[in-house]
Parts: sequence; structure tokens; C-alpha cells
Amino acid sequence: MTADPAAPPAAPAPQPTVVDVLIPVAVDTAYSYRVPKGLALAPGDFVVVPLGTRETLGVVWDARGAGGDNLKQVLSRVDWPPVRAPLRGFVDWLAAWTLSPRGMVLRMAVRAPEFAGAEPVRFGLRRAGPPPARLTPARGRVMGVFDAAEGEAVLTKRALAEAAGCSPGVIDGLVDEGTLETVALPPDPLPPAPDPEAGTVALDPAQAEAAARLAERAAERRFTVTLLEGVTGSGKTETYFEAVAAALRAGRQTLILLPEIALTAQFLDRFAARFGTRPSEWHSGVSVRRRARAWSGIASGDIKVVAGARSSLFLPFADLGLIVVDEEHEAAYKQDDGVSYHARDMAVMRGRFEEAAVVLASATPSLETRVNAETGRYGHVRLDARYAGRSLPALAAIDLRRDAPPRGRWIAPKLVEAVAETVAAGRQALLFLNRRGYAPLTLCRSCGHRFTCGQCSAWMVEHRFRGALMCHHCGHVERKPGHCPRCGEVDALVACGPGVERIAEEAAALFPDARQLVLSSDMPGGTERLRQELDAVARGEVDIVVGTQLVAKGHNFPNLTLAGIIDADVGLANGDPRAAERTFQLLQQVTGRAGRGEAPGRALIQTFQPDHPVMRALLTGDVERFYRTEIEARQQAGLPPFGRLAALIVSGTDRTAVETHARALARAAYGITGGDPLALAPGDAPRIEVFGPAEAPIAMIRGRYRFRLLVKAPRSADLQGCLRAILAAGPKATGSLRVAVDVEPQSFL
DNA sequence: GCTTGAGTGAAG
DNA sequence: TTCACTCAAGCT
Repeated sequence: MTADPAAPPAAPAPQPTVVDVLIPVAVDTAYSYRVPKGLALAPGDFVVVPLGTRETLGVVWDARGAGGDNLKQVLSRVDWPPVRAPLRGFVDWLAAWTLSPRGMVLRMAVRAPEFAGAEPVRFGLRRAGPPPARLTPARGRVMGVFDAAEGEAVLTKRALAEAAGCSPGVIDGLVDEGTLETVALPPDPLPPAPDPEAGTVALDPAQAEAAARLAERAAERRFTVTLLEGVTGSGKTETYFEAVAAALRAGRQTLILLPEIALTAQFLDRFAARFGTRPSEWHSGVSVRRRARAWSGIASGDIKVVAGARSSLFLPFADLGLIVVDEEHEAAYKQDDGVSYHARDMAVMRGRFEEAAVVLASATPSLETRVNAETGRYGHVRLDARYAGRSLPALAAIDLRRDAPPRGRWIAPKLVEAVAETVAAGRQALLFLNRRGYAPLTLCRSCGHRFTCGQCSAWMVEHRFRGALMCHHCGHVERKPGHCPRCGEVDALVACGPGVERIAEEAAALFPDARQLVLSSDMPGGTERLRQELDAVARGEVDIVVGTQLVAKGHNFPNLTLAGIIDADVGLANGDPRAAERTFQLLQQVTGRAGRGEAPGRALIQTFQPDHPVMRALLTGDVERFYRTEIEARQQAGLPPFGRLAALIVSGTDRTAVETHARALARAAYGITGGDPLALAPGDAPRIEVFGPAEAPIAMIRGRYRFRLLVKAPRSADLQGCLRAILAAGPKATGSLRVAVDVEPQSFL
């Protein structure tokens, strides 16, 4: 990091002799340090301070005048752009809201510059002396590369080795002989800034009007939140791009938040088509070097648009004018480990601190956001028709009580027929089932033994590709045995029920000539491979896609005309108060994948409950009625956004310890809130209530037992204060036991 | 989060 | 006695 344009001019104000420095570790209070004579420090400055035996990076949080004699001294000031007041305010607020130590929140904001400080200089090679005395064939090829290049060529070692078809060792040898020399390469120039006038996109009148309203918000220098609600394929992205253009024209920066998996080449290319260049990317797949460069570019204000995953919320924007949260209903925006926060809600607050416009975009908004839009807390812009006159897919249910597939098969005859027609027409078909693995249950035909997880008693799911049985609850894996562990019978194990792998097997047998791809989050290769495969589907390299929920996320497959839902009832019965909302959102997104190109699409939904409100809403398109019912149910239950909800999570490796601790914590909570765990009054009760152990079953997640105590409060209650009091009064967690707080998404305004 | 120092227990 | 490990406290 070099020059610092954002730094305040040499302060005329009296220099503080003591500063409070927040350190990116798990402490909540900023520590006071003495300022050495001659060092000018202002709030937001990065500094190096002694902490215990080590030295650590910190940020000046407050510059109070004087005081304290036996304080340690600030070691030095680090020449990076300071953390601006809006980001400092955001860090403080987020820490208070999530009840996390402020240092931990700061950590999320300063993890990147640690890379920046270590940014390595890259070296190149150029010709410096006479050819070597001993000219081997490999050396000759290296010299040939320089001969072929014009003028003073400077090449990286890797590029040179590749061009010459030799190993890097050959090049090192030439450097030793003095034929070549290493020179520092200038840093890559930043990519050109996005140009709001670069691409012309034809918007239809409805889109143009919506775009104008969003652009107006983005051009203002004030905090607003607007819900952009548009059916899948209505051109939401192109519409909010106009808000991005407005922010660019106003000279301010934009952050586009996307669920990690939606950050594909496809999205970046759409952006490039409109703005002439790709946005800066920010997610876990971006290399350290590129992150470091992005961080400084964002801090200096040179980078105007960032497309990123939830961690990009903490980037040091110099002048943030617009935050877009795409697919705002996505559960992936919720961070569960470490500081637990909901990125959509935090985006709203970041916007508030930055005086920026916030746009929440979704085809199926979350209930919280929908209610906030209806009550006028958020603006509401709607796109009701598909772009360019394209129609929504034709939807039909396949009633599994009447039109069931033959025994041992899962794809109903009607759906088989539809897939055959689709593939024959040169189009793509999607078979969707939200269940990973081959079969959710394995049992012994001879003795009836069910394979359950030894750690948490959930069913073990067979994964045939891997030859393993897996517990989706706690991650426990074991090899699939050849015989029954109870009665010893050989070859008696049967797989019950379908998973995506089994559907893929069935589809492969039914359509042997079709090119098929299975997409599931547990497939090897990680997110990078997944991104590539999604792009391959978009390019039409696959006829039949068999996938779990990740195929629903923000992808445009122009040649996909059929969506078949294998089992629409999955997830409706699992006791989660959001089950219906989640299922509706998921199925709406999946069916919406069909017919986004020129050819019309259709969706077939296999279900045992065609009369369920979720199915009715999907089939009739009467979304309003569905939302109405769900919102009323929330209101009745006093759940967000009508009430406030948090969970105290007790976790540990010892089941009994977790249970006793949770009970003790619950007792402390009852003492403070006066709640009765077994007689919960619904609605806006005047006191905070705790759902006790009786209602909160113990779960096992990633090898740890976990107990959730739900704390419910009316909107007006001081939930954070109450949680703090409970934590202070409750027993102290020790050893592997941990107590975390999870504040559920809701509205702040 | 990280370091440190106390405490524990098994091997030497 | 020594090493290897876990655990809890404190860091300005």
C-alpha cells in the first residue's frame, strides 16, 4: 500500500497522547495505548501494538486526549487507508446486534489487508548478456522465445518455461550464467472501470420504469431500501444494472451481494455485456494476490463495482452508494459459525451507515422483506411479466396417488414421456430432487435392521458413488458393509427411497443416449468444479441434469425447457416453522428454470399432496394468497418480523454436559425473563419467553451436540440486553462446551 | 484469537 | 524427571 488519498490532512487538532485500539481478536473492549511523541494518529488508522508477548495489527477506534501512565505504547502506524467512520460504526453495531466481541467483527473487516501487506512483488526475466557458453537444446528453445519476441521482452518464469517447453531449472541456469536477469514486474494494471454507457440493453416498458425508480434511489445520497420483486426470467438483473449505472454516473461504488454459488462466469459476463468489463470478484475462490489488489482498489475508490459473497460486506469502500442483494431470500446468506449474522440484514445496516441505497432482489422474497415492503418500511418495485414476452412455464401436478411410477422406480410415466419429448427436441430437461446420495434409508431384508448413525441416531444415507454410508446430520461416514451387521445375512441390504444418485441411475437406464450430469453439493471438486459444471450446462453440453437444490440458484439455462420435480413433498414435514415458505421458494425457483430461452417451458411436479397450500400456490400462481396465509401465521406466532427471535446455542462433544448446561441456562433465563417454558403465550407477549428443553430437541452437527434455546420477544423488547443478562446469570461454559447466540433475521427499521 | 502457565498423566 | 497434552485466564 502506498499513497493514502483518503487520509485526513495533518491534523491541526491537538494530538492525542492516548488512543483506544481495537484488536482483531476475540475481545470486546478497545485497549488503550500511549502514543509516542511525533506520531500523528486519528480514529480509523491501522497501527501495530504490543499485545502480551506479541505484536499485532489493530485499528485506532477512539482518540481520547490523555490519561493512564502505565500503558504500553503504540509501535507504529501502518500506511493503509484508514477504516472510515461508517465501517467503524457498522462493526460496533454488528457486534452489539450479534452479541459478539467487537474484535471478532473487526477481524472480518481486516482479514484481507493482512494479505495486502504481504503482497509479493512478481518477477519477470529479460535478456541481459551473451548466449551461454554451453547451448543445450532446451537453452536454445528459451533463447528462441526471446528472438521471436519483439524488442525487450519481459516474461514470467512460468510463461517462459511453458513457451520454451522446458523446466524452470533451465531458466535458473541461464540466470546464473548471466544470460538472463530477473526484473521486478510492475503490478498488473487495474482492469478498466465499468462504463455505464458501454452496453445498450433493450428494456421493455415495465423494466424501464422499474429501472428508473431504482436508478433514482441509487443517485440519491441517502439511505433507502427497495425490494425488487420479479418473477423468474423477468430481467431483474438487467433492471438493477441500471441502478448500478446510476451509482457509477454519480461516481459512487456498488456492492452486488450474491449467494456464493451464483458468482459464475455467466453472471460476470452479463455484467460485462452491460458495462464493458467484469466487476471485481470477492469470494473464497479468489486468489490471495487478487484479493489483496481488490482490497486496496476498493479502499482507494478506484474499483467501482464489486460482486461478492457475504464476506464482501466488510470491505473498506471509499464511497459506497449502492448495495444490491440478489436472491435476497437465500438461506445461504446466513452465516452460522463464528460471528453469526444474516448478510441480507447486515447489508441493510451497512447501507444505513454509508448513506447508500439498498436493493433487495428476488423472485420469491422472504416473508420478512415482503412484510417490510408492504408496511412501507422498504420501497417496492415489481416486475410481473417475463422479459420479451416470454411466458412462465406451464405447470402441472403429477398426483403420485394415482399416476405412480412402477415399483422400485421414481420417475412417473408422464414425466418419463415429457423428458423423452424434450431430449428428442434437442432441449434440456432437469430432474430435481432435494435429497443427496443414493437412498435415504438402508435396511436388511432378512432381519429388518435399519442403518442408523452411531453418534446421533439419524438414518445413514447411502452414497453409491463413494461406496459409503453417510450421516447427513453429523457428517459421520462409514463404508457400506457387504452383510447385515445384526443378523450377518449376506446381500440382504436394500436401499429404500430415492436420492439424486438413484434418480440419475434410473434416468441413465431410461435414456441411455442422453448426456447426463448429476449436480449435488457433495460431489467432489468443490465450488470451483461446480461453477464450471453449471457453466457447461448453460452452454448446452448436457441433455439431462439431475440435481439437488443448488440447480435452483441464480442460473440461466437458456435451452432448458422441462423441470421435473421428483418429490415436491420433501421438506414440508420437518417441523421447521419456515418449512412451507422454504419449499415454496425452492420449487418456484426450480420450476422457473424452465423456458427462460426462446422456447416455452413446462414443469411437472410429482406430489402426494396436490392440495397442499404450497402446491396450490405453485400451480395456480396465486402467490399473494400464499404469502397472506404465511404472514398471518407468523403474526399469530409472534415470529419475525412481527416479533424478535434469537437462539442460545449450547454445543459440545459431551451429550450430557450439553444437556445439563442448557437446562441450567434455561433456568437462568426463566429467572430473568419470567417466562414459562411449557406455557408459551403467542403474540406480542409483554415479556421475553424461553422455549425450554422440552421443545428444543438435541441435535448433532459436525460432530458436536447442539441444543437450541429459543428466546422470543415482542418487537419493542430489548432482546440483546436480555440475552446479555441471561448469559451473565447462567453458568459459565468451560472446556469443549460453548454457548453462542444466533439472532434471527428480522427488520431493524 | 493467541499465548502462557498450571495441572495431569504416561513413559523413562 | 520429562514430555505431551488439556484447560482456563488474560491480554491495554
